[in-house]
Amino acid sequence: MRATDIPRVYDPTKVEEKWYARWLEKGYFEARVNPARKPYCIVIPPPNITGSLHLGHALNNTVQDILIRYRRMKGYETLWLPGYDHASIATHMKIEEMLAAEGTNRYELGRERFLERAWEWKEKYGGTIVSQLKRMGCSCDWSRERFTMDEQCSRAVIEVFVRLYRKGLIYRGDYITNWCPNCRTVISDIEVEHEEVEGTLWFVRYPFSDGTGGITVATTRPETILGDSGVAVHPDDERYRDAVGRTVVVPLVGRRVPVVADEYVDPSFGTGAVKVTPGHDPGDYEAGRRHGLPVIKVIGGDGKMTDEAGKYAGMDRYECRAAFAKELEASGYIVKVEDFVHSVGHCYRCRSVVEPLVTTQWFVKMKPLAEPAVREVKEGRIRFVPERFAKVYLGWMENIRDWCISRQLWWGHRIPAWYCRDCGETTVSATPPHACSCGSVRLEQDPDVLDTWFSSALWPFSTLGWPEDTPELRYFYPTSVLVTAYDIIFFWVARMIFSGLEFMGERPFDDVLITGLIKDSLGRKMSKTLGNGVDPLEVIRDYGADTLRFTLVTGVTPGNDQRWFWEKVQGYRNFCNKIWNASRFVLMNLDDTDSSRPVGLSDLQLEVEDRWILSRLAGVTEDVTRLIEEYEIGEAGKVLYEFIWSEFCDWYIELAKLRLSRSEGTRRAAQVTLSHVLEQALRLLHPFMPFITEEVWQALPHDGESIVVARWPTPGEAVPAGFVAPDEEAQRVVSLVMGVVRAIRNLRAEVNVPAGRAAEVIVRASSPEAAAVLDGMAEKIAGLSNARPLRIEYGTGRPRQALASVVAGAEVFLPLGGLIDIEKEIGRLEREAAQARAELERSARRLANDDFLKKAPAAVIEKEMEKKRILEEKVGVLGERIAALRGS
RNA sequence: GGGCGAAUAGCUCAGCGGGAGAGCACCUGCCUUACACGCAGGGGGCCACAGGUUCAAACCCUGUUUCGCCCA
Repeated sequence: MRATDIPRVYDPTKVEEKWYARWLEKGYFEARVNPARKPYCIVIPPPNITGSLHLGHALNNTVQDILIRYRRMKGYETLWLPGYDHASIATHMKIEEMLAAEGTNRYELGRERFLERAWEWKEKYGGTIVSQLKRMGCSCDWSRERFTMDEQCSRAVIEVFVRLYRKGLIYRGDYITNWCPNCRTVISDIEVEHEEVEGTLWFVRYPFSDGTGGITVATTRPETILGDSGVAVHPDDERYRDAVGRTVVVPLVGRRVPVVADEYVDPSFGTGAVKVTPGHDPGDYEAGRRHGLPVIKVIGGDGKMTDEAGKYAGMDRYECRAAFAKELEASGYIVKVEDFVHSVGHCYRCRSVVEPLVTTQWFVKMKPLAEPAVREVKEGRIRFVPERFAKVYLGWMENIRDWCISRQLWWGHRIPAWYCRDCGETTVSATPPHACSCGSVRLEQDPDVLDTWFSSALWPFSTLGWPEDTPELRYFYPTSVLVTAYDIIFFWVARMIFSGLEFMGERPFDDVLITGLIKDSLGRKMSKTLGNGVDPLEVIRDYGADTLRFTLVTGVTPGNDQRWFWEKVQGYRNFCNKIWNASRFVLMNLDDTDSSRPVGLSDLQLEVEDRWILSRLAGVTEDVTRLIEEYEIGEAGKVLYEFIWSEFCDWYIELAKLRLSRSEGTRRAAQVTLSHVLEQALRLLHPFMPFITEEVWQALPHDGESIVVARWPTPGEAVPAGFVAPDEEAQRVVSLVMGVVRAIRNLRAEVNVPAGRAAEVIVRASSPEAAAVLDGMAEKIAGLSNARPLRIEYGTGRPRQALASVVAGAEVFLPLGGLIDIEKEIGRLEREAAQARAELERSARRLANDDFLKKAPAAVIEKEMEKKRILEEKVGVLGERIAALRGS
């Protein structure tokens, strides 16, 4: 980057790839076990290999990269461990889709060939994800890349399964589970999404078997009547007191079933009596067990009716519902039919309606694992940010149910259980057993695989080498923070916590930072079906990664959703361009000798605005550091945006321009301050915008070989000897100058004096001190407002034919010869005076309040008094001015 | 049914006990050699509603309304 030929518009495509390649080459992202430094570690939430990254990933990974880059600059040994997830169900289904397109299926292909195809897929998409993360600038240690199904992680999975089994925390059994007929597998409770749908409520009469009347029950699923093994009512329900213990006949089926009393019945629903179908409803399953009612399976895993359904066998469950209802109607069993809105469970993967089915599955017994996981958060060893998400976590963990972990799929970690064909014994072992304890060698491994989340639950330690006791594990575990969206607190965060506690004996991370979701501009979730998703790579291509990153993390608070607006993207693209051009300006105005090392500020004759910007820089450094520490990343970004654009560009650079063509001393001080402030601001901005900051930083005088490994700024860094921030005097002077300059610009705009035309201005100071300050700054005030000639006066009379404005410390006059419209000017001043009087009154009333004076802190009272003094002055001066104009 | 969040300028959102803010949009001037992806100036708000606490409330407490999310 050479000052003379820097383009006027920043082009990120030219610089981003170049720097990323350099960083990799230099190995800046590679972490070592280094006891001399404090570790800082983040494990990436492993993206699914099913596809490419979306904006949610972009947000999540930008936040992690900011935290990592910040700590790296602070001198921590930072490890950001990358990797991806095999996503059992999702990938499995992608492969099946692929096979279907080829006119075949997994059964024809066989397990081995199917898995080969899946691994091919993984190679392809794992690579895509890596390249996307790199494009975003993520500073992951790629030498430690992991995959949930690589050898290391798989070993951890099997080890955990075996240990939990031996501890009695994993068991196998027949239970009612959530079956997805489309995915052809069972899914866990949290993988079921409940959704309100409009349905029908059928009221069906069940005659007593003795022919003396009957009971009417309400159901939304008449096809399950085929599997009824009872009718239930609430024990306290007077209406059915006599019915309990009697027998009814299941309509059309003819089966005789008992009427039982059970607390689980809601007397206010329907007729207060319900049918009991233990085979196809979780509540009925439990009730059935309490009352010894048999499980009758009438719906199969394919969503079709079984042989138990008699003549309906083979019919689709919904067709059967319609057909059976019709037949009930025809036979006179239907009492009435109502429209009914109720909650129906859907598979979170494919949206199919989940069918509760009794199947044989593997489960993790959760209670013993959940207890320590609850304590860890309650006692503050793990902190959620924002805090409210701890309640979400605890609510779930405290009411946890056993976790169904087996899946009827092929892609995943195969369950390490073998069944003996001779004695039926189950052998669970990390390595394939040679023989059963009965001596038989006719062993068969369970065909199922484990829930994907079973392996991601181990991610914070399986990636660091567990079950081996590795140096990495000892050094980096527990990891520092986990960054994720709130939608996987149950799926993932909770499970990592209890797994970490169980197997490492220690929490997996100190903090959990929860981010919100990215919605479209209408506030809708982005989805493939809506087609409203935005591809991060497209944004990077058109605007650059720095812009994408800044857009995602600015203007939002942790845990809150945000909407995507292209206007916002453009705004931050403009910010990049602003940085670029400010840098261009600084570089164009440095001397050739400045090209490498920074020059100290101590020997220079700093002027008041130099001290002001240094003072502000110290304040910003402190604020940004604190905000990042508090995970207030959006606020930190905003502070930098404002500092760079408003204070540095709009005021400091404009002031500096006035000095760059002047004598050596003042020019030199301005040059060095410009360079110094920009360099430090770039370091503060680097975690947010890694590319542009490196590009500019390299061209500026700097220490070190890359901004990536440069020191994080401190508020007192490199200030001249004796300088103490905040420099209140400098801040006072500059704010007086700003007030006067704004007043002059304001008056000029009032009468449409173009910025290019010089106009006479008189500034009348309100005190000798202010006069002295303004005198000293006169040239700069004139330069910023094109006020020529500019007279600074004190104690003299006021010009008549002039527009006036009152600011704290001075009156500003714009003489207009005979051109002034007196009436208009009086009107303008009166409006201003009225406003000032109203504010003054409020202030005076407050200061007249004894309670305020007694109870408010001294600083607040002092501030209020100062405010009142300024307002009094303003009201007085405006009054005099108005009177003078009236008299003239 | 239970829990959580949101309600602030036309739009999107910060602020969460002591002067109502930003970006975009809008209006008026400017191609002032860093930047028109820009500069300067300006208009625009009973901070959802009703109570309460406090010297002081957009901010804390209680209730209400609307919207969104999670759990059952």
